[in-house]
Amino acid sequence: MSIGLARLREEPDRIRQGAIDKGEDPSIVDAALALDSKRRELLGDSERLKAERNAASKEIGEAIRGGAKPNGPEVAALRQASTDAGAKIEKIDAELAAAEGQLEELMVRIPNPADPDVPVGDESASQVVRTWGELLTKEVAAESSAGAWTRRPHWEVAADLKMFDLERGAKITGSGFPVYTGPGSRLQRALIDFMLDVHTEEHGMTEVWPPAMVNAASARGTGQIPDKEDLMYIATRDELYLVPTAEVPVTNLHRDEIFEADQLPIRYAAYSPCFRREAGAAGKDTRGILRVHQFDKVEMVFFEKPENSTEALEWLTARAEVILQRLGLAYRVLLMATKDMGFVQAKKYDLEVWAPGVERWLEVSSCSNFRDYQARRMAIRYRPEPGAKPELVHTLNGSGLALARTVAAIIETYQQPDGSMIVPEALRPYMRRDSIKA
RNA sequence: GGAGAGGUCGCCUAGUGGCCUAGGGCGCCGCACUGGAAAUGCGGUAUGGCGCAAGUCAUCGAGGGUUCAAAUCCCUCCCUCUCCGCCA
Repeated sequence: MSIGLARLREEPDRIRQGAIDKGEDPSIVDAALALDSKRRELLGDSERLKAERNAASKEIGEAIRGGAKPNGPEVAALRQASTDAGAKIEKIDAELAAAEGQLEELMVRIPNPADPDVPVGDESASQVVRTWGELLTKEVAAESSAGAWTRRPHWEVAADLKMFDLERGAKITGSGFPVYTGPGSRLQRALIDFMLDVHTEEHGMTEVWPPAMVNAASARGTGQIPDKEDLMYIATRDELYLVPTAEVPVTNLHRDEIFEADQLPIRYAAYSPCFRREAGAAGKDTRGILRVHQFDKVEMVFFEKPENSTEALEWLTARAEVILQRLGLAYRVLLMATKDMGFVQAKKYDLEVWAPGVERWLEVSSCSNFRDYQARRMAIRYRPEPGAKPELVHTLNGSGLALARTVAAIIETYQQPDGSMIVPEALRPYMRRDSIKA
């Protein structure tokens, strides 16, 4: 149950429209509504019979204690009543289970409606809300005497500087599993360290280092199964899944928990390797490290009071931007349109960094507010007041940032005409050098 | 991986087929007592579903089974602890 039956009954129109806006089938909403009323009817019947059976069983106990013979006629009559009720219950419960199963199937196919301020439409309706930094184009007049020079794609620069080894990665594992070497390896370490330091020391987030594998319950919690199983590598023998993002283990940290109001917000920053099968898209983005099966990422995961989540998304997005700004990388922020944002998000910003070598925008972060959609599936709640009835929290997450493409952008942005590379100032304390030379 | 012991209400614990509608203690909340407090006493303190409500149903690690009736008996699985093995 993701949208919630209560909400489905209260505002079916909004949910129906939400489905239409996201390009999903709105008739599921009405089918679910019908199934829900059938379910409630069966539930009522079942419970009435169970109450009867419980009462009869109780009377048997009382009669026996009161001195009646366990096999006497009085007890036998009561026993019969209980057995009869039991038979009916079995039948109704089977119907009920079927209805509930079907309903659940429908419910998970109803998308989270987008926030009102999200543009309706496909990719072309997504909006660039802001751009930061100087866009270096391929032909740049050198500041120095070197004259005009052409920026190369990151894989050429990296090959000269021996920063990663794609061929050997393919040999030992497969294509899309880069091996970072020498200064490239050090750059990975430096970036992870830098990002976590900024998020914890300056942004007040709590650092988490989660497992890279999760069980089926966790994969279900954040919705990777049953919908996106193709995304993940699965260790079938042990029924474990390699995480496609730290969002999965970190959000599941609080599955089935109830917070007190003063515990919120809870804001985590977590490093993890990310594993993605992403089968298709042959020929697209395949060169270099733009599209790989394993990459590293620092992810931010927030648990917020509902009234704060709108603001929290803006803050979260800005925290990811801080990293790009400190690294001196030009980027833009996109507000994703309804059909471009995904099934479970209520609102989503993508951060795209400018890569001057390949002359393209690269997605390095995706920041989303899920409102209570994820929290419902995982039963993550809080008490608005001490002793009050628990309510669902709002969850948000965003990359801060994904490494491979950020590395590509750094290499392409900081490359020099002589083939060397300057280390971004923010990373120098971590890299312990100012430049990388062949 | 092997052997053993366990998993009960926020925490500790009782509970070995029907008086469990899960008892007691701690903690917490309210009230009383007090100048105020401590101590004491009284009451209340899980989650979810259905219902306008009264209420009712489900949940004692999870799932199945036996029974008129399961926290309690049986089966499978998960987790924790102790010891052994293996291992960075």
